[in-house]
Amino acid sequence: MSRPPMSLGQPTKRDRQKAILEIVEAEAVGSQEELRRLLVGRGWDVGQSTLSRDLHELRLARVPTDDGMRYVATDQAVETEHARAALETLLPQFFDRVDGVGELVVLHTLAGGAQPVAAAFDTAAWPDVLGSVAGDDTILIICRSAAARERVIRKLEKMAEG
Amino acid sequence: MSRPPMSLGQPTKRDRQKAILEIVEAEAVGSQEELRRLLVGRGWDVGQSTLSRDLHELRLARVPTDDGMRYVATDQAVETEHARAALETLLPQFFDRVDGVGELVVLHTLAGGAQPVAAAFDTAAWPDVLGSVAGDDTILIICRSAAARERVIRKLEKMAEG
DNA sequence: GGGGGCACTGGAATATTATGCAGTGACTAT
DNA sequence: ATAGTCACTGCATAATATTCCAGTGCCCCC
Repeated sequence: MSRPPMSLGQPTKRDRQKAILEIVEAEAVGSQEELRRLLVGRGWDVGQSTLSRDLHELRLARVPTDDGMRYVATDQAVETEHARAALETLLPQFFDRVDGVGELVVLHTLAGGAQPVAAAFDTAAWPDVLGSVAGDDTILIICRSAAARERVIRKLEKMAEG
Repeated sequence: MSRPPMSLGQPTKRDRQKAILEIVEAEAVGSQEELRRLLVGRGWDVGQSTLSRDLHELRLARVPTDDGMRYVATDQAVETEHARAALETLLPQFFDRVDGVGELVVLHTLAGGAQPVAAAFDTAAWPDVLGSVAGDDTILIICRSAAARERVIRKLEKMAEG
């Protein structure tokens, strides 16, 4: 393995994807192999398969230009990335507790925290999540499955820690 | 040949590309082979190589979604395409001379040409370019590097020829 | 009519991207 | 400790896209 796997405080997949977004915004990247070389130059040792998967998750589109192909961030990708950052700020701030049953997650926040958190959460558009409804201090999250619910709860708890 | 080549009143490449746009807007097309089948269904007998070229000319991007790949005409692609076309019109019209040093390019235009050219230029958003400032007949372009400057100058000269 | 140039195309060769599979470390529950 | 998930990754390969090359028809000029 080129990089240690997920672990708090370590370089994560998410960090790498952030680096990818920065590179792609700054330079005209035309192929995954080229992107790979640029990443290696910045200290990321990563294989092409992983990049294919990263680009997919980041929703980076490959668009044809006069100077050949180029990967560009779709507005949506930028938006969800923004929302993710917002969530990481808001959750530690407002998180109270989380629980769930079946496909449902109930996230309790401090008073008044549900609306802003839910707004960011919706925009973040997690694949496991169908949608959410927010009151004043409670958010109901509807997941795609019970397994999805478990992943969502774990992820929320992790983000809430800061 | 599957179709008659360019000729007045006959089905042209442009017609086919129009059909491609319609299909792609209506359905989630994930590969060129799939698009080819759809076109055949509408009476267009065309090879995959040609589609690759068409998609390139139409600036259709291949974006990853949860349900696999899909070709779309992104707003951004459309926008920069407009800017590119505008630039190709304006440059031959207003170009006077171009020079540069370090990361800077100085583009001289005929009187009053700097503003419209710079507007199109900015929207075109070349990856090599950080930004530009325009006066009445001069545009200062700030590039990412000296190498980028050279590419930019070459490209500008080429476009200016018409 | 006979080039020569041009725009366009398909098939094959090539380049690039997506994915099945297996392996790894972290974590959890038993 | 052991077994079972899970998230993540690279390698090998399948799937897909791009490019090279040769061929065709049209048009213009001699």
